[in-house]
Amino acid sequence: MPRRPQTKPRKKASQERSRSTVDALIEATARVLIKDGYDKASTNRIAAAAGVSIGSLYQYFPSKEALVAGVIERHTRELSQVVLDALRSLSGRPIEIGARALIKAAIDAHRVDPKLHRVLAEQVPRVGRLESIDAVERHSRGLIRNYLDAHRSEIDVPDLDLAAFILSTTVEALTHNAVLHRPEVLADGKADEFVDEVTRIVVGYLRASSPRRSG
Amino acid sequence: MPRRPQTKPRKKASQERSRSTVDALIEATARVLIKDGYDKASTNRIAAAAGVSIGSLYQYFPSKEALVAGVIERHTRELSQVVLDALRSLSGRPIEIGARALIKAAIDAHRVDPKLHRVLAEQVPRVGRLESIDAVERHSRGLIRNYLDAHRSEIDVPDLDLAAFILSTTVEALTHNAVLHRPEVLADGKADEFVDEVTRIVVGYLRASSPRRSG
Amino acid sequence: MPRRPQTKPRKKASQERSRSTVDALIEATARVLIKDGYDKASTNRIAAAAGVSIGSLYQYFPSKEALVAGVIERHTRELSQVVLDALRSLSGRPIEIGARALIKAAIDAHRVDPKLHRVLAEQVPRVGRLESIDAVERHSRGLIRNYLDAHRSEIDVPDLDLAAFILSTTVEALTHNAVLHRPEVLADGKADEFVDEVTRIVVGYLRASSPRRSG
Amino acid sequence: MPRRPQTKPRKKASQERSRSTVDALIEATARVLIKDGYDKASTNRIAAAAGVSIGSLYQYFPSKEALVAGVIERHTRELSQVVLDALRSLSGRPIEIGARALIKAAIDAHRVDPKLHRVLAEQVPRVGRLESIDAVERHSRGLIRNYLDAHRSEIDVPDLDLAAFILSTTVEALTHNAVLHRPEVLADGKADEFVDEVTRIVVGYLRASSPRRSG
DNA sequence: AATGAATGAGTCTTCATTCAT
DNA sequence: AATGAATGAAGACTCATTCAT
Repeated sequence: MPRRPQTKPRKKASQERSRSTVDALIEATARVLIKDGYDKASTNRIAAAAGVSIGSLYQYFPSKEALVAGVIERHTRELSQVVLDALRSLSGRPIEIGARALIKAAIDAHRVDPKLHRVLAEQVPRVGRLESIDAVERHSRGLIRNYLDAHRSEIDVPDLDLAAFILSTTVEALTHNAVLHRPEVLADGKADEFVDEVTRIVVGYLRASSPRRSG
Repeated sequence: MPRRPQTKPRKKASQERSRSTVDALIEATARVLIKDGYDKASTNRIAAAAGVSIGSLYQYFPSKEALVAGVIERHTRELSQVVLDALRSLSGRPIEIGARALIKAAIDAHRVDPKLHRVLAEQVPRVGRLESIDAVERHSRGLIRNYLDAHRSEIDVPDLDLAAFILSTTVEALTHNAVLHRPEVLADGKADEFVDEVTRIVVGYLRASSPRRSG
Repeated sequence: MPRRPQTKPRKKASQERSRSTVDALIEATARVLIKDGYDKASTNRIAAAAGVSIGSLYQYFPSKEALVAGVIERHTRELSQVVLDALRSLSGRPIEIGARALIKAAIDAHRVDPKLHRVLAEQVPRVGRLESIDAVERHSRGLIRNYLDAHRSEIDVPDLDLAAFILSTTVEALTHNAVLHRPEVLADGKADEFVDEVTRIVVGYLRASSPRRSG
Repeated sequence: MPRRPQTKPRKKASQERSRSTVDALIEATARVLIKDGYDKASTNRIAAAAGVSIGSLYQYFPSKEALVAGVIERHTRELSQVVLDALRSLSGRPIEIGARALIKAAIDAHRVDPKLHRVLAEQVPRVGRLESIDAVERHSRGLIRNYLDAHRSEIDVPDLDLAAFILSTTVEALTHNAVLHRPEVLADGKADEFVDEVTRIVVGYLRASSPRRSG
């Protein structure tokens, strides 16, 4: 099994100057990833793009992977913000409404820096689970689970955790594929239909007192 | 925009000797990918693993990408065989049965060389959509669409193409995530429950005369 | 000092089939040299261009250099033919006429396959003097010397050999540079002036009872 | 048509340390060219000869061609210095003297690092005209032309530019061939005679009110 | 004779990373 | 802290040449 490189930032950016250097480096990494792709994104190029010496780069990030991890973290944070906001603001509403809002939020989330999103999704190797991503996913599933719990009377599922997993996976995959590989279903006249359908699959699943194997 | 390397095989293996060289190279590429990961899978290493000179490697494959493309193609072919077989054998059966069989097949498909599958899914950059994969996906969706068409009376969806997209995406994502990131839901005692749930989401979606936004 | 590769053809092309294979190879080498340049002219490419297997190529030529040597030899032969013909046909005429005809012939010679000529002149390394070229040059100088000898009464030079060297070098350099680097002096309206001037420098040199250092 | 590699130096040597690295690399390239010939002069070998890592080499020169271009430039500069000095110092003198001095200077110029000169002349492919060489040649011709212009009363040529081209070509070719292929004419007792003869051909050409075709 | 698969030394080049200044 | 020159392992790839068929 391949060893995974160090991805933790090297030192706390305590001072203000450092703070902005770190930001510049993350920002530059994102730009270079988009422009040149993961493979050609060398640390030297990133340093140059950030207007920072290669030496300084290594003062803050121990490796290329750490830089990319930084970008992923930032992007994931921004992105999940969108979904979590939607999720939180809906706790009281019926699942019909909740589902629809969640789906819209998921689509919106994919519109946060979509080029970067694509590069991260398609080119960045997922060796060594990124803690930050796991954390975000866990958090999202937790919120979904709580929401489902709060609406237990409206729905019919055997296992809330499993349901949260199924829902988050389904919504994420559908919006992801739509945005990245099927942009036409999100075209101006069509987007509503797509949202309808995804809402239907979600609500259908939750509501369904549909036949079970065992019954 | 990053240029993508040539991925087409270089010359047809006309003689028998070369045929086996090509096979050995693809096989070696798969093994090396699993063992060392994508980044460390150098052409020299692959050639060595295949017991073939680096020169011969380049006689048949113009680049590392071409080798990996070969592996992907082979893997996709094997994998899709499993799903397509299931799909084809079910044309007459009710959607309940059909869905359940499709899902089981999707899970099985993920068990064809799962380590290779993981590497391909997580590490291989998806620059330049692989034709072969697109083709397989298109094919699968086509079969699903035909199945839905044949069962039109049983189901209630506004757009068969969209439904096929939604179904294939959902089933693929759920089985993929289960196998790769949630193996516990496929554990001996639990697998049935998972299949039940996925069946429910699928059937619920197709059956649902659930409320639409517009009505 | 770098060792120079074998440049002699490998075996006498005694049979007819071989003869044509050899020709095809030389011809292909010339074409590839023109099209791809010396560096990219690989033996495999040449064999392919000749419609001959790489194995057969090595049956007739021991190395890439031998092929190029073959091309040079053929080209030199064709080229010198032009000059030598002119030279021979002029033995009786006065130097004015002789010089002018020689110069015109030299220009014509540079028009035998000029693209090949340029590649040979600019890209082919002159490691290991090519015997054939030396021979041709020696031959030319010999003819010039003989011509001068026959016209001794008209001219005034201290050393016929030296004069032959000076003349052949001067005429060759002027025509070569004109054709390769100064094509405008050979344009339709200008060519005569150029020939006039070169004739003048040649005749001026031979006729000159111009002052010597020693007197 | 073959593409020509980048020959411009990669980065300005700002610090002192790098300046000497660049010099060492150029110097090493020259040495390796002489010792091993153009084809065997690999970048690795050059880096080793310079006592510099291959990485540093590529920090300053993007390719082997750039290194060789650097050598050519340096050599051309040194070499032309010799001729230009002679040329400039003679502006007032009669053509007899001027010509003789120019010729001597040309011979001297060929004695600046003659082994390097030979390699550059015989082995280095002249793909992609080197700007620096063109510039030097143009400059030389310009000086000759000016000289001729200043001495217009002494000479009889129809076109000063053409005359400058003819003179520079002739003198260069004669001295070049003498030094490289006919060293015996420059032997101790003979060199004067050679210079005499070249002077005669030059002066004969300029002075000649020799017959024209049209008159 | 001809074929063409196989060879592998050797080439150019990149890039993450270090460290003296 | 910051700089940027230097490093060198390692990678992709070419090509002249051999030799079994």
